[in-house]
Amino acid sequence: MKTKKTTIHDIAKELNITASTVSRALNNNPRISEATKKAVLGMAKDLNYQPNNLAAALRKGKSQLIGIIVPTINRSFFSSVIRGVEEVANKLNYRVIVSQSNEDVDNEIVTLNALLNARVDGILVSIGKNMDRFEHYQELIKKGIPLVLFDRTTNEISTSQVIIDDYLGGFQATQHLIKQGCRKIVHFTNVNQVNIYKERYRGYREALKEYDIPFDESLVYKSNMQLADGRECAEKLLASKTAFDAIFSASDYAVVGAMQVLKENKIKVPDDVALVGFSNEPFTSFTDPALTTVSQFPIEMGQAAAESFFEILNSKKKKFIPQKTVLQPELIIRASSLKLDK
Amino acid sequence: MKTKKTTIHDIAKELNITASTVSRALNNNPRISEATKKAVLGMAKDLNYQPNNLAAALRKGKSQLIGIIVPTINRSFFSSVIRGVEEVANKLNYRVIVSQSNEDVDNEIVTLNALLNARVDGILVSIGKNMDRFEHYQELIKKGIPLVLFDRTTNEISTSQVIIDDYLGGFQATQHLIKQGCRKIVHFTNVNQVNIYKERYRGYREALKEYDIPFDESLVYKSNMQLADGRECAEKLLASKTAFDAIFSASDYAVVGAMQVLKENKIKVPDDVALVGFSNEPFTSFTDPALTTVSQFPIEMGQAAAESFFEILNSKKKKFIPQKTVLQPELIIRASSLKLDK
DNA sequence: TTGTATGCGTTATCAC
DNA sequence: GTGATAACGCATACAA
Repeated sequence: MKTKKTTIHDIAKELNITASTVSRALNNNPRISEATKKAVLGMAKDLNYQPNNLAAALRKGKSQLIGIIVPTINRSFFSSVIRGVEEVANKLNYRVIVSQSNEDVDNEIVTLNALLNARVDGILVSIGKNMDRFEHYQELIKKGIPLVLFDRTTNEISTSQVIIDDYLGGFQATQHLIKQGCRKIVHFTNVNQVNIYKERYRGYREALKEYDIPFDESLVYKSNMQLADGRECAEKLLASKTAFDAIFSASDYAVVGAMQVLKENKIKVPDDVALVGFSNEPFTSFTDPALTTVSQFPIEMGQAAAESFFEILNSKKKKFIPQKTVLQPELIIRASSLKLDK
Repeated sequence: MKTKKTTIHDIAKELNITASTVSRALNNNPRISEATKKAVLGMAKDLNYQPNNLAAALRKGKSQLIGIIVPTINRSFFSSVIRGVEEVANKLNYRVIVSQSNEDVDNEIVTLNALLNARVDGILVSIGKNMDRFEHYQELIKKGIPLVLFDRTTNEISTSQVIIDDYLGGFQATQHLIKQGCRKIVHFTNVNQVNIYKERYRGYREALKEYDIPFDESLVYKSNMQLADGRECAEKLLASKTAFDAIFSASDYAVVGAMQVLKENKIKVPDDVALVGFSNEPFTSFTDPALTTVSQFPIEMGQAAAESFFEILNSKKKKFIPQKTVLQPELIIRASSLKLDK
């Protein structure tokens, strides 16, 4: 049953030539005659030859494998990024190995090592929310292994990054609410101030400033930004009796939780309270009313990250200067923020 | 910069022993003394040794890599399955390579070959909706490469499968609607009758039969089951003036489309028309009203698929009899199907 | 308990 | 334009 797999030696023997010629022919080496190339390709097909990337990788010292580490694959944003990476990588005959850190540093280190053992040619990573140790990544750079950070990044590591302009996203979202006539805009942000949340927050404050609306710290709610957290924040908000006419949440999940609570309390969205989320998760178009949100172009981000990786890879000779790619976000306006009386 | 990587030979030289001893020590071979094991492990750490899985894989003829092919990674169901596979695989020191077929046979073949070139030890696959050619998979079995089908399967290939009881899911969904007092239940199904849709349809018909409700073919709508398709079907349904009091859709996406159209036409959900979807996509709990749907336990399915793979792998000696693992679905009852006047 | 020798399948270097 | 040979890093059969 388990028929031995055909190797270049089998092809060589069959054609009365040597394995090196076969190897060259298969790699389309210009010094090989068209005749033998044709013969080799034909025989390869006949014998059902399947190249052994493992052996080639060992010999060449490169595996044609890219490792990706994300907090979780089970999130539209991340799986779309992966999709983008795959598109670019597959075209260049690279495969993608995916691993999840589950927002845990130890897990991240284990997973990183596993990828290194598999001898990936480089690593793309979106670091977890609560990560505070980065030595394992600095080690990577010292070893000269291409590393690209995307979305959730840190400046503690000197390497190429791909991010969206979260500041701009935050600014546009807030500005939009202001233009809808909102003046008391609540902001939901993350307890742990990773770059992306910091920037969205900054965009929010800057927009208020630009429109001469005083910033009120009591309108800022910090949480873990899951659906349940959004519910909790909204309940606290209502209990506090603070007046507010809009919520800009740095997460789509949290804002859906808030929407539920508002509805349960017979508060009308968007007439009484306008809502804007962040990320353009697929479900945002399915809520009622549909949610206004900020698109982060995840597929494009994945493509950009992959391209960044190949740039590092191909510039291996001279010292590479880390690139920072900043994508523009887009405000997607839906019913949850459109005041009818405007 | 690019410091040569340490190998078992470096460790051996340092300790004045041979590479084979080092190899055995690292693999915890019982014939090696505790003393040398300790020395080797220590030196490995000192020299920052990173095992080269590539070389080991080449030598052993197994790569510790599992290939997964899904129609798209960007779908909660599939990314959850992958998550489940990873959980089981990582524990056994296996990594997962993910590829997408994008519902296209040619793509699927290319992707399968790429995985084979990477010398994966086995393949887990959920075949696309419109696949009609399976030779590439039959080839796999002939070669003795472990293959497990999950969710979207076919009986054309004689190998282990993991599925949920789609028939039961369809039956329960329909039965639930009947118990809510519905009598004219529309069914949305897929144009292309892959197993899973056939079974859900069969469950629907069987439930009707059991409750003596005549089956009416004009209530069955076939489409591609995306959101837009659901909208279209609902519009056709309304235009046809057919009376109906419920929709059981074999896809969550299609039923959300229908919900939108119903709302636009001031038809009340669930009072006028009750709705039930299928898959428990995350967004189903975010719609208003929240959608009743059928959970397929994707993580468990991934775990089961991985376990099936390891069973095949470990039984390599004797002829393996394909196993069929059938998971039980669960009806998740939410507001979209709960008639208040009951 | 450890060492020696060999090969996994490929590519690179040198030779002709 | 093609051949011979070695090497990538590791694991194993066989010796000792």
